[in-house]
Amino acid sequence: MKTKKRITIYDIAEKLNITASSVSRALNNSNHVNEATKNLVLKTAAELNYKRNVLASNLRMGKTKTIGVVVPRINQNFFSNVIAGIEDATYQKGYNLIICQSNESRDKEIKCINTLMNQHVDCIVISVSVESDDHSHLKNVLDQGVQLIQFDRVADELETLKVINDNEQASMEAVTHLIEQGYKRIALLEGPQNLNIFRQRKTGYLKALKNFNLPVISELVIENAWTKELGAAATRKLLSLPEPPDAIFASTSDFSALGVLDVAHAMHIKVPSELGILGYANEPFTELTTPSITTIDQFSVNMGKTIANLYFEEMENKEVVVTPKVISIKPELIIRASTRKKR
Amino acid sequence: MKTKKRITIYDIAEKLNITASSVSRALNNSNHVNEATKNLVLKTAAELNYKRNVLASNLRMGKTKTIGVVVPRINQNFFSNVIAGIEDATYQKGYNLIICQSNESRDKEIKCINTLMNQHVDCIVISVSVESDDHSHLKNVLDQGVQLIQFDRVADELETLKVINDNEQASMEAVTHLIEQGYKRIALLEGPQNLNIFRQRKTGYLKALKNFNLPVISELVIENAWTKELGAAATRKLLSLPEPPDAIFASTSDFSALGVLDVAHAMHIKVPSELGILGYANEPFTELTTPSITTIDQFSVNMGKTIANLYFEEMENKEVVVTPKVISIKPELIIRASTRKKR
DNA sequence: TTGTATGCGTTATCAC
DNA sequence: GTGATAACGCATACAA
Repeated sequence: MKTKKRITIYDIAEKLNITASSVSRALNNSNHVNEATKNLVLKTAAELNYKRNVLASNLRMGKTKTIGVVVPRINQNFFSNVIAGIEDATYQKGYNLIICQSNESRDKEIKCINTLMNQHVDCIVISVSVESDDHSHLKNVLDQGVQLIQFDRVADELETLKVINDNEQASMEAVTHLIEQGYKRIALLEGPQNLNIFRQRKTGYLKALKNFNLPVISELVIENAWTKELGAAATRKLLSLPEPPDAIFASTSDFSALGVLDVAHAMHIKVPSELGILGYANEPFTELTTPSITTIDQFSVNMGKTIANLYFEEMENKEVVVTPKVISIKPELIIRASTRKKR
Repeated sequence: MKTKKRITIYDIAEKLNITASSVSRALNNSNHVNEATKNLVLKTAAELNYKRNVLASNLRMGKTKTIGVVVPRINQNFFSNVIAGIEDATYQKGYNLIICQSNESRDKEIKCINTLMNQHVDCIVISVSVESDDHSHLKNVLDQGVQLIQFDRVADELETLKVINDNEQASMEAVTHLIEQGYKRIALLEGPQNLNIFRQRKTGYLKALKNFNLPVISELVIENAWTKELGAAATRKLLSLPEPPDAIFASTSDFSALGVLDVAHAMHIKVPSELGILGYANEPFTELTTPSITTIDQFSVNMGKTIANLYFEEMENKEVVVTPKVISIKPELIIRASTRKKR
């Protein structure tokens, strides 16, 4: 493999009969350098096709202009959109992104964090895995002096920058919409309650019912129904009740809502007239089903950009501990056919 | 920000009254170390919670155990799946992944490559952007002695490792299926012909027609219909022909097939009886539409794993130029309702 | 088997 | 404003 020797600042120095330190100063736009020599250095650097060796620079500086991202799964629409948003914003600032997936496992999440710390990333951006109840590994990140931003699924007790959706509000609006459409027995498919997002969505559900003086019927609240299969199973159970629900809010995801729809189809139950269905996340497929599914858009790409901007505004080059701050993005209810009962 | 001083090999050396070089050797499992001292070093390293400074190591070694990935868009199902597959395999070997998106722009692609080269990645994995006709920037990668793996959309003329789908075969099977279902006037929506994948799919289409002695009708071949909107426009044009097609093969993507389906619905044309529709990529939504869409699965996650394994088998620690090699993954035709004319 | 010395390429801290 | 020198932490050629 032919590896041409790379040009270093010494090569430039030699050529100009000055020292490497002057070259370095010139390249870094230091103000203690003669304008003339600076220009000369820049010119010959360009001529020789000099590229700064970031490995050396990183070692010397202790910074890497790299941001580590940990998500449960890269190939989930929401997360890949957030990553795309982050990439877009960080790229412009010359930052790199190292991506890891935790696969919803606490062990893997810890290993990801360790890897990123070893790589001396300047900041870690994370959405925690469902298994992560104990967040000591995140606390550790802060203790080591590495910046940390949490998004979507966050550890509430950790004082960090957070970018989240206003899940409670969105959920409340969703259920309110169902009530206004005339649905009276509204079931909730809830996700693992150790995750903040699912707790908040449940709270929103409860608040909406309360606002309209509707009772909370415990048999209509189904735990842990956050996949298509679990959503389908929950629906079979719900629809076989003596008094089945007339609407199901799959607060966990559109996939779970899809499970609901499948079962409704199989049981020849009409949507939305006999059963209203509402999902979460605005997955691309929700507008393609028959009927299309009412859902909640989370502005995921935008979320990624917000995360990146937050880093640059609050953290870049800051040595101090950043004051915790929560940015809440208001999701939007997308009303489609699956809940349009009234006309 | 409290930054505890990190433990270095010197700290370990001092504690054990040996030199840093011995510590280094012990940690790197060199065979010129006394077993006893090696164990001692490992033990105290663990005690002191020593972590190798990869920045320093990277500088010294000129390698980074990092692989750079360049894709047109991170948040496209196919690509995020490939990335997930790569991550899965590389993670286990202790490698990191730096991700860039070219946004289908040649300029951005070049910048991505430069960034990755500056980061001294050990290998670049790329699927080229649609704009990239001239591949001198990739040739440059090879000239600099950096390993390169192309996948899916590849520059044929560059002699590198390549992981691709057998697009021609898949396309031929798809069209054959249409013919066997009784479709006689089969239209092709083709993508930009500078990309190998779209050329191959066209070839497959032509071969299938030839096999059955069907004529190639040029007005049924529509250039550049590779988005939902372009697919829809093409369909409107096709269906208003004096002799419209009875099937449309959207060889570019399922999105374009979706455009076809939308127009068919709008024009009250029955699918599959009056019009067969066939897509490409097995996007999740294809099984959710009404009717569900026949398409081609590319085994994208598996493709990612194949890429990673290829790197480890052929390239890791190799200083020599790797002999070019093409791994072709056979895609699978997924027959669904949109082409099931016969019963 | 171990210690000594040196370099990877930068940047920072001194002097001058 | 510029030069000399050290240091970031590790790994290796060479000597012992």
